[in-house]
Amino acid sequence: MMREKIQIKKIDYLPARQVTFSKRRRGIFKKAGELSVLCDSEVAVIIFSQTGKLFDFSSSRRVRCTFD
Amino acid sequence: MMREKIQIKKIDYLPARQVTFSKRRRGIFKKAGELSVLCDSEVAVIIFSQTGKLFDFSSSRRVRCTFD
DNA sequence: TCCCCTATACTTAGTAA
DNA sequence: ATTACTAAGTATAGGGG
Repeated sequence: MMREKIQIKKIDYLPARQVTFSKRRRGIFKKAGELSVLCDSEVAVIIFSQTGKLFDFSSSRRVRCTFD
Repeated sequence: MMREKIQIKKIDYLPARQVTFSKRRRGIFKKAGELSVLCDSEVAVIIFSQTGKLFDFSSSRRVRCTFD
């Protein structure tokens, strides 16, 4: 298969960018949940997609994130 | 070394918990930065450690996170 | 959009400093 | 608190449905 390591720069091809967005968003939310449990801490993540959709994760109701 | 896969539950031993907190926090911030660049989106993460210290990452000044 | 798959890149547990 | 090391666990690119 010989994937080459990816560069951290905007993915130009829209379908690929959308797929990556979906996968990595899930990955971050998972990591956030794990960190909060493992380390007994509170974690919140907010993501605003390019298309204007908002996604968020919070380990606690005490945490709030907003965009201007 | 024979590590066994870790369980996602609070790490009891404080020094180990602190080390994991430090490592995973960095990991999440890195992932957040990558996601924002790769997918041209805005991402913010806020973490409140058990000891009361606040850590945050934001890909944009438009993003704000707070704790009650 | 989401899930499945696999090979590979990446993250991290355990440890010491 | 953080970081370096390295083995092993995990996330994910690319491709298919």
